Amino acid sequence: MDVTIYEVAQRAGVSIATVSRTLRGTGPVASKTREKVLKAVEELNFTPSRLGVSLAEGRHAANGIVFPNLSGPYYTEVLLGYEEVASELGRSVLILSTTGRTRVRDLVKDLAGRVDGLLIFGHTAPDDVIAELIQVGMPLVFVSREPLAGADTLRAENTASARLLAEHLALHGYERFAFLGAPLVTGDDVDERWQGVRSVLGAAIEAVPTGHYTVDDGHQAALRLLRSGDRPRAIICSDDEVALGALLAAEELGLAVPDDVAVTGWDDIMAARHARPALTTIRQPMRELGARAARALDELITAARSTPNHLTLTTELVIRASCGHHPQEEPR
Amino acid sequence: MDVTIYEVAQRAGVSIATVSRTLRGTGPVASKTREKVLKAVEELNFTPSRLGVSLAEGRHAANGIVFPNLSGPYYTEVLLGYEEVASELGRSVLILSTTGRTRVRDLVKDLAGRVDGLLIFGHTAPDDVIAELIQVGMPLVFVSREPLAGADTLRAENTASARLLAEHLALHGYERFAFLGAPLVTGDDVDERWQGVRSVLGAAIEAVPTGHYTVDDGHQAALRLLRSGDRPRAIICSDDEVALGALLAAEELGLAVPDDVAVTGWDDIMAARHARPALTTIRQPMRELGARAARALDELITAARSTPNHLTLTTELVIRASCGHHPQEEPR
DNA sequence: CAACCTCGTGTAAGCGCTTACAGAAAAGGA
DNA sequence: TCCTTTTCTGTAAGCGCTTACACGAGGTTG
Repeated sequence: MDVTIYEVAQRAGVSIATVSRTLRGTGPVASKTREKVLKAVEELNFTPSRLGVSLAEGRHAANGIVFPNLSGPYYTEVLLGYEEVASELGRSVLILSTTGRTRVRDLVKDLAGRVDGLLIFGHTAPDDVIAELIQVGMPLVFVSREPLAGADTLRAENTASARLLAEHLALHGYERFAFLGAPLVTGDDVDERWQGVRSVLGAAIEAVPTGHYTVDDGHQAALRLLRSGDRPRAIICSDDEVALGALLAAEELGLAVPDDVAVTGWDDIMAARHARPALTTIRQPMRELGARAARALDELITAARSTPNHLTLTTELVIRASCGHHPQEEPR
Repeated sequence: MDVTIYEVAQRAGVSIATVSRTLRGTGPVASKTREKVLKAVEELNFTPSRLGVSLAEGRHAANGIVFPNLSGPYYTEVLLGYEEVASELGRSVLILSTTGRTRVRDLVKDLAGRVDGLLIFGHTAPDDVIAELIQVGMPLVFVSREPLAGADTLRAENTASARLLAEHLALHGYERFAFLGAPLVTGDDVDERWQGVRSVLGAAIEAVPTGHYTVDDGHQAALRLLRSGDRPRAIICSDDEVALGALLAAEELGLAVPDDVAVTGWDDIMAARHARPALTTIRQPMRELGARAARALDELITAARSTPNHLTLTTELVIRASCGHHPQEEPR
């Protein structure tokens, strides 16, 4: 990464413009000249400097992504879908994890200065930074967040799936419910799930907060909940990790799942399938979220589209053992 | 991201050199001048272009990382440790996932052109590309791979831990073993684990390959293995995901774990703790691997060190239920 | 008060590339 | 043969920044 276009030009006996044209295929080059150039490139093992190219082109050929953390497969899967498509489109991906970070503002702004577009999860970036980015016209796609003017938003369906889940549980005959992992931010995925289940179960469901959406916090909160005098018959959790924590708590207290208490999750992470009892949960198309985000960003960057899109992907209810046997269904 | 240093200079009534000096704190600037400059910067909302800075400085202020995929927490955790430290050191992180990719060579070379240093997992990059990178002096750190001349290598201990695990299982009184997830590449982590267990169990253990180190492939291979006439008494798996597959297979065949067949994993991923029975496994310091890699890379990039380092971190045997009750230990 | 520092600032030369523009050479047409 | 096209190639002006170097203006010092 040391040899420059000048050395190639000199060796080939041409100007740097000709070298550039040969390599990029822009403009005409006599085949004899082309050969000379390619030979010199080969001999010197020349690779154009990304920095030089980007500066001259005025674009980074890179996308950024801002997520809280990578614990659990949700962000991971979205990230992979995103990276794969970005890569196909000739862009690199720069990552930024915000959990436990101070100076998130600066980090996001720095990242924005290195890319042509940004995927941002939920509310991981400060609102004023976002406003600023929208203002300067930085292409932005948000995932897992309520629609926002001036930028694309993309999410998996929550409310209707939550209703479906709640109705399914209600048909089991359960009467008292808890929603473990109460929403922390208005308008995010968890909030929509909560709104969905509550619209079906009404006063029969109570919101129980956890500190974070993690196994440990789910575990602690579930312990408190299940020890309390009148414990719910079913616990709908904000996501699978919290649900795994609830499973642990139940086991610890000697409660049988689903016979004493039913538990459901959300996301269908790998551990959900391997937990005992296996978790009833809602699967969302994580990979596809990432892939779509990359495509949307590409449209915005290349100015193929200028008006924001807001898209919602569908989800799937995955019924396993943890919600109990459905009275109207055949056992399997 | 539109305003340049020229506009700031003009507005402040100074030269661009002074603006640069003010912002970077290099060289002396009269406090009155500084104020004028900062005021102009503020008013114009100026942020220096990364491209311009990088080109002039001759460095990217970015690190790369090459991994196969992000399924399971191993790569994920290493990645997070890496990103956190890189970020502290003022570097961004560019990612490249190789699983399922064609043109990995080109992708790696492109990535290398965008960063000051690279973390590469195992054998995810073609050998000749690696040789080339070493040759041009690109700072490189390898994780989960045998030591390589000319670059840092970093890994968690395998052989001794594998011996420990094997000895532990032998003390259970088991006599016939299988190693599920036979090594595919000489010198990688899995190979070392295999060497370790075999050095203890000798002919009593048989290597059984899986296609990939995934739950599904582990599942399929375990089904074949457990259906065969003389099935092993204990299955040592290359990693937790394969072990989860084995657990599924056993359940499917009506075999009790650990009473009919014992199973162990490696990594201690989240699902290992939540599986039933919970998996006996080996925990490795994934986060720390990433953090150390970032620091090592920093040393190499800043030329604080020039001779390669080869480091091995220690691991921990985590005994849970899936290996069976140890005859000489108290039940817990 | 002359000689010498220091401090503060500007000038200009890069860093490695792309590309508009212009000129030269080759090719075609009358 | 001379003029018009077409094809190819070079020149040079950026892209946005850093920094070595030079220079002028006050401050010190003996």
